[in-house]
Amino acid sequence: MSAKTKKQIVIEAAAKLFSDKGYSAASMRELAGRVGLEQASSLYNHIKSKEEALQEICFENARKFIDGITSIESDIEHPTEQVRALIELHIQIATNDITSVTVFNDEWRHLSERPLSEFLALRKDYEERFKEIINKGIKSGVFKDMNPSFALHTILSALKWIHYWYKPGRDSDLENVRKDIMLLLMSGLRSH
Amino acid sequence: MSAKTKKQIVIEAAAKLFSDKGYSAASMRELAGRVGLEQASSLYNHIKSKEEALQEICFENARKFIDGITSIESDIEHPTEQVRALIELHIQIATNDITSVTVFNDEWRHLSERPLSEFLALRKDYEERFKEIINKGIKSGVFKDMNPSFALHTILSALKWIHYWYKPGRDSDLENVRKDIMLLLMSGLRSH
DNA sequence: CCTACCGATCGGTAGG
DNA sequence: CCTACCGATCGGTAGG
Repeated sequence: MSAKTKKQIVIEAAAKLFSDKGYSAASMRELAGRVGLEQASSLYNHIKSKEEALQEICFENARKFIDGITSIESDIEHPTEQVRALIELHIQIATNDITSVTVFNDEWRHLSERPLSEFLALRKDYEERFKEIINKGIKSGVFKDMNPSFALHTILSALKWIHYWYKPGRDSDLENVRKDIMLLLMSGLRSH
Repeated sequence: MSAKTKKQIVIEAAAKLFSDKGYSAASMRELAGRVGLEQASSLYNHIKSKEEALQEICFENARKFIDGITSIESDIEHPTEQVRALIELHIQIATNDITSVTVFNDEWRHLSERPLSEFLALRKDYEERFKEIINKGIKSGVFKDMNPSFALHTILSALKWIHYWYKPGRDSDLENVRKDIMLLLMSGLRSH
């Protein structure tokens, strides 16, 4: 729609910088340089603080995952197809959203107390709902009999490498990645 | 064997601290406090610099993985059993070695240029050998036909959650974790 | 192992 | 958006 605001530009550059260097090693002076500002102090016309940038990144992406799983719960019926759609959701966010790395990474741990506990609550909510889908599949016999929490962690962790690997030029490989990850994880999960 | 040297104590505490806060956010003053020293300057009687601690942690663990895969290549014959042993190796290192987190994590990226390129060369070597085992399995038909590099990344990434989850009190769950991870990943990989 | 200290860099503010 | 600046904290050294 409308052009990106300077604030959005700053926040996307911050996400890239946090991902490159880690939140603590990323300096506001380097961030300024990356968005074409000579002085770090100029950044404060667009964002309140370094942590505000981190918060926006973390919560914007948390919302994407929550929205995604909400649609999947209501639009899709069978656990097998629901898990398939969740894997698609992770791949899609990792490859479409340059800011998502920061959430996938451990940078969220640098949030201060209040936003940190809110972020962890959102993550917990997402994980519980994902786990419940796995659990339904196990109970109905379409998934192997395993601890749903262990299966959840293994799948979520397995999906993390994509955003490290993905660069815009790799779109041609993306369809193959999707197919092989799906094959490996879904046949790992399914009982037949 | 012999008691831990103070240097070893410092390095293990550094590994824990780097894992808790990230390398950049970890201060030498806090590290001093954790090993019972009042002054950060006292640390420099045991280690040369903050980065020396990081180097020791990264290279010691890289060596464990290289040694592990070397044994597996020579002692075990079939790709299926080799991959099974490699998964065991990762679980064992993640749960036995408190310093290993720093390598699993992204903290190695804070190494300076020379040690960083050496570390990446070791990691590359390990990954190539792991991939070759997967490739043999695919060629001989015991594994599904998939891109061996994608399968490698997915498996390595899937194994990373264990060390975040593992705490000494959780030994009772460890056998179940091992079983379920093995079930999910090996049946994801195998063609029959 | 501590005391004393240093230059560098950090996130951020005041004011225009 | 820049100039000028600040207090805090950093990793590390000298010397005993």
